Amino acid sequence: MFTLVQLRCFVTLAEELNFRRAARRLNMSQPPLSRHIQALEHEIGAELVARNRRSVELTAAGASFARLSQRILDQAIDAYRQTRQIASGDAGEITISFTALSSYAFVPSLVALLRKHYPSIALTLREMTTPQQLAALASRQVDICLLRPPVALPNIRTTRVLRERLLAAVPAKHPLAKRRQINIREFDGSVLVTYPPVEGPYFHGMVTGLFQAAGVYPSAIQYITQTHAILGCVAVGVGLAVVPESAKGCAPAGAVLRPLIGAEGVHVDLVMASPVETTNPASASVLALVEKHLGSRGRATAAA
Amino acid sequence: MFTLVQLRCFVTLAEELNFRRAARRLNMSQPPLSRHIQALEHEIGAELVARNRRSVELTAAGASFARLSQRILDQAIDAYRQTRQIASGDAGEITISFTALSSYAFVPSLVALLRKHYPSIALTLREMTTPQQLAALASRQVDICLLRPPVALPNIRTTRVLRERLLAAVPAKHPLAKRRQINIREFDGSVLVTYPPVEGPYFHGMVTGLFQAAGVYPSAIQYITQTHAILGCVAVGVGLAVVPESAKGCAPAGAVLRPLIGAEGVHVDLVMASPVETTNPASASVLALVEKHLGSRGRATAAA
DNA sequence: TCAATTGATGCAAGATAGGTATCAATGTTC
DNA sequence: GAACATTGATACCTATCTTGCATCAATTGA
Repeated sequence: MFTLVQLRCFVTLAEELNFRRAARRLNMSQPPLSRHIQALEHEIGAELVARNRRSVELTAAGASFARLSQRILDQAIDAYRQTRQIASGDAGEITISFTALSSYAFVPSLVALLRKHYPSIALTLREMTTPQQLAALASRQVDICLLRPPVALPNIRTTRVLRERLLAAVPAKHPLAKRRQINIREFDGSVLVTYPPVEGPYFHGMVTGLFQAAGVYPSAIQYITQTHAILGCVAVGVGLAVVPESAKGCAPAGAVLRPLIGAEGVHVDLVMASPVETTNPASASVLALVEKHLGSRGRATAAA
Repeated sequence: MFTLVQLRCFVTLAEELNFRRAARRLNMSQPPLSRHIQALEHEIGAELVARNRRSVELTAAGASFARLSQRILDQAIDAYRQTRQIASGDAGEITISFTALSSYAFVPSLVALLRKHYPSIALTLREMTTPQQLAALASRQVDICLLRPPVALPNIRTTRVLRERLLAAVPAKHPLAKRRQINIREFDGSVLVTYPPVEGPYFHGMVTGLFQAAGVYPSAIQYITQTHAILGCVAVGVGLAVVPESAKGCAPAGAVLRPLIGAEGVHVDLVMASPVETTNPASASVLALVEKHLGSRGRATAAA
C-alpha cells in the first residue's frame, strides 16, 4: 500500500507540474520526490505523470488519482482534527438519560448550557424510569443520568443538581384550591394520589414518611407512576397529591399547586450520576461544566 | 502525519480488541503492532485504546477515529483500483467529436459498441464542424474525431470507419421522384443545392468534381452548410442535391433519395482521427476496439 | 499457588528515506 | 551554433525507522 507522504508528494507535484518547485514546497530536495513518485507509480502499476525530459504533465490516470489523493489527504487531516477534539472533550457524543419530571425542571437549562459552551458535542437525550436508568448506568449505556437518589452502584459518582420543595396538588374545583397555602393536615381523610413503592421508591418513601411524621392518614391511596399522570388524576377530582415544585411545568388546568405547610424541612433532590471513570472525554467536559455552573449558582435553585 | 499502515493496524485492532489476534491478522508480530498504535496515539496526541493490562477497549476518540480510518482506507484502495482501471483503459473519460451527419451514420453504433465493451468509460460527445474538429484535435481538446478527410495535421493518425455511396436527393413532387434511380445527367439545367467550398471542402470538391467529370452543368448552385439543411431545401422544391447514403437518417418527408447513376466509382469516407500519442488510455482502448470491430466487418459498411 | 495470557520493552538486523553530488537531455540566449 | 541554464533521473552515503526475537511485568483462571 502506498503512503500518505507519497500522496502528499504527488498532489503537490500535480499542482506544480515541476519536480523542483514541488520539492521546494514540500521542504525536501528533488531526488527523494522523484523516488516517491516512482514508487507510487510502481505501486499502482501505472504511469501517473508523463515526463518529456523537459515538461511534466498528468496522464488521465494521474489526473484522476490526484483528485482522489487530495480527498484522502483532506479526510486524513479531518480525522486528525476531529479525533483531537473528541479526545479533548470539545466535541463528541454524549448520552444523557433523564426522568420524565426532570425534563421540566433541569433538562432545558442543561441543554442550553451545553449548546452555549460545547456546540460541537452531539447530545442524545433519553427518557427513562429510574430503575432503567440504574441499569443503563451500570452497563455504561449512558454517560450521565439525571435521576432521584439514592444511587447505590459501585464506581458511580453523583452530584445534586436540584433541590425542590414539595407542593400540595388539589383539584381546581376543590374548596382547598381557594387557599393560598395548604396544611398537610387537610389531607386527613382525603384520597391521596401518589407514587407506587416499587416504581417510584424515592417519592413514595418521602410522601409516606411525611404523612406518618405529621400523623395524617388519607382515607385511600391511589398509586400512579408518573407525576404528570398523578396531576391528571388530581385535575379530574380523584384526590389530592404531594408533588415536587418542578411539577408546575406539567400541571394541567384542572389542578392547582399550593405551598405545603408542615413539610418545611423536607425536600426532594435531583442528582446527576455518572461513572467515576469514563472513556468519553465529552462526558467529563459536560460534568465539569455542570458542576462549575452549579457551584456559581449555589446548586439549590429550582428551574422555572 | 500518520501512515496508512498505522491506520490499517488501528482498524484491525479496533475490530479484534486484542493485540496478538490483530497482529496475526496483519501478518506481523505483536510488538510492532503495539509500537504502531503508540506512534499513532502520540501523533494524534490522544489515547485511542484504553488498555487495562488485560482487556483493550476503544475510547470515544478511538471509536470515532476507527470509523474515519476505515473510510480513509476504503478510499485509498478505491483510488488504487480506479486508477489502475483508468490506466489500463478499462475506465476513464473520453471526448469524441463528430460532424452532424455522422451522428446518423456512425455515432449510434459507436456508442452501442462502447457501452457493450467498456461500460465504465464515461463518454462525452461533442458536435462540431470539420474546421472546429481540426482545431480541437490539434490542441488535444478531444480524444477522437469523426470527420471527413483529409486530415492534414502532424502526429494525427486516421482510420476510415465508413465508406458510403452518393445518392440523389429530389423533391417528392418532382417528376424524377418516380424513378427507381436517377442518372446524374438529369441534374443538367436544374438548381443544385450543395456544400459550400470553405465550410464543407470535402463534399464540395467531391460533388463539383463529379459534375465536371460527367459534363453536367446545373443552372444554379445554392450553397448550404449542413446536410439536413440541404435536404430541407430539396424538400420544399429549391432544387436537387447529391448527398451521402447516411443522409437517409435525416431526410425530411418532402425529399426522396434515389441511387445515383454515373457516380459508381465515387464514394465519401468518414474517418476517425486521433493523436498518435495520447495520455488517455481509455482513448487507446476505444480506438483499438473500433478498429478491431471494423476489421471484422470489412470497414466499409454503411450504417442504417 | 501455578500456569497461561495479556500488552510493553530491549536489542540487533534489515529496510527505508533523505541529502549531496552528478548525469544526460533539452531549451534558451547571444 | 556554441555556451549556458534547467529539467528529471541516478549513485552513494548516512540517519532513521521498522521488524522480529526474546523477555518482562501484570493479570486472570484453574
